[in-house]
Amino acid sequence: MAVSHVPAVPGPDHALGDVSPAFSPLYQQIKALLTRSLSLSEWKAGEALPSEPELAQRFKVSQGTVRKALDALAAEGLLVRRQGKGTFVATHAEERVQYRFLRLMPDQGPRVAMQRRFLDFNRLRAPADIARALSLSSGDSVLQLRRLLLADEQPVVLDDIWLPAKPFKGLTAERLSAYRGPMYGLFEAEFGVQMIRAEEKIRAVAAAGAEADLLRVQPLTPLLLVERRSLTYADRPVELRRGLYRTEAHYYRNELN
Amino acid sequence: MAVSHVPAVPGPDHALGDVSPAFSPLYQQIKALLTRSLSLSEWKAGEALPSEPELAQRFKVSQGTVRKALDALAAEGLLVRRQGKGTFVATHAEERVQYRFLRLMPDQGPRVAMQRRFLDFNRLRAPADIARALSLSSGDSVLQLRRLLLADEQPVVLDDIWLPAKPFKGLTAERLSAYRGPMYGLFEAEFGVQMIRAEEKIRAVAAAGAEADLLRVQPLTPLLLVERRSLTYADRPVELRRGLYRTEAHYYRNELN
DNA sequence: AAGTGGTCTAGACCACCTG
DNA sequence: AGGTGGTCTAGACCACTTA
Repeated sequence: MAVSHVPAVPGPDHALGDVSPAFSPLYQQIKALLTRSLSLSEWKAGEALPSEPELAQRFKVSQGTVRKALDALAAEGLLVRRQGKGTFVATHAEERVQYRFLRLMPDQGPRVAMQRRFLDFNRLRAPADIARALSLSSGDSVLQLRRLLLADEQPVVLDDIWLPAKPFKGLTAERLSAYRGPMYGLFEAEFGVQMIRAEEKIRAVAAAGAEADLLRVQPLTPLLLVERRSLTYADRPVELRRGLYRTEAHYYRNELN
Repeated sequence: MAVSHVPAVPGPDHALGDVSPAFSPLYQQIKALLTRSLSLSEWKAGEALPSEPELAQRFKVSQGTVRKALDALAAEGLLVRRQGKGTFVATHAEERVQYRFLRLMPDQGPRVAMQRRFLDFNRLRAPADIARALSLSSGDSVLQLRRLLLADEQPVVLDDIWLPAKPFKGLTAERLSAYRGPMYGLFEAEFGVQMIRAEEKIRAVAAAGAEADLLRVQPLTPLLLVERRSLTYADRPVELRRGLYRTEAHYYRNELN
């Protein structure tokens, strides 16, 4: 499992309109190999990786080069480093990263875990737009679920969630309801599916129909519409989410850097 | 201007419920010194810093330690590193970072610069909530301006902006209108005020009154309300912005990591 | 050719955690 | 005491830019 010291993507001898990277540093190659091992679940969520000296030996590079690759993966949130203990695969089950993907904050008071209520669970053929967003073939099966999040008995979020059926084979409404902790914790623990990052598109829409009823708001009440596409390793989409947020007592927080 | 090798914040000998960091690595001290120089405009936006060997000599540390400090500042977006050329102070005037703080994307077609139209410009005593958000004393002067952003002649964003009067002394409606390029580019070039990062709170609200008219929407049309607080060095707040966004043909994009 | 940042190495030492 | 990650150093070499 050694790594070549020469460019991984050597530049061609010709130069006819070529704009290839033509150079890949060692630590990037190590990073790619580590990412591959992570995606193959060589180490599972929450588990420790081998120590830096061990990895250096495995890849036949210096410890400093391994370190640079590990630091990069930690910066992307795939790994967590703990001085004196080791390097661990990041997990959604932890307190520390509990709220990584939850941007909704109460106007007053501390952030409190909201109650969940599952309303619906179906298996169906993916509609064209869902299939496209999840990179599925038209006709592939998807799981579709609807849930409500409540703060103080008041509904705040109504989520419609689509999952590709194949990686989540065996998921049932019962297992969802029974699981304690964040849903992404269930996904990684039971199905080996790690949510790495997500893209969201946010709009303002007017409440209407059954959704207004479920959120207990008048029709025409302004709501946030949050469309989330969650990705796992290699940017493979594995979840689509369409959430309606009430923002009378909560807001969506964001940081620009 | 040398830097101590011993902890900058040495832990106390006693241990009575003490939880202080008790240790500050050298590169963090260098980073703090560089940040200080940046905030004092020792190097202005777009200018080059001294080279790594020069900085290493100035601070009496190795080049590797300087490098680690510079890399950290680059990761935070304060500096831009360019191989073969040097390390530069990040600037909002550049193409590359033009859209760093602009999250509104058109549903279709490429991102195009929107037209600006300034509607209002006032100097007034800061209301209590504005003063608090900008860390001003009640009664301090603020500049307040209102502007419209249009895409294809259609209004899309209505911004109300509050600035503390002191750092922006001499800002007029004319200079604002005359300036080509992003507003934050004007702030850094003319007033030495660098916007480093910002916090946003997003809600859905119903259009009403003069604001509905200016955006040319019916009352009750759902709009995004985006409250932005922009910060400069040392997290000093220097701008407050309250924007209303039409989201029929645009969306607010976000990335979760 | 000379200067810049970028990579890689080897070694020393430090801080933190666990037995 | 021994293992883990974190810091710091010094030196070699590489890639990119400019003159």
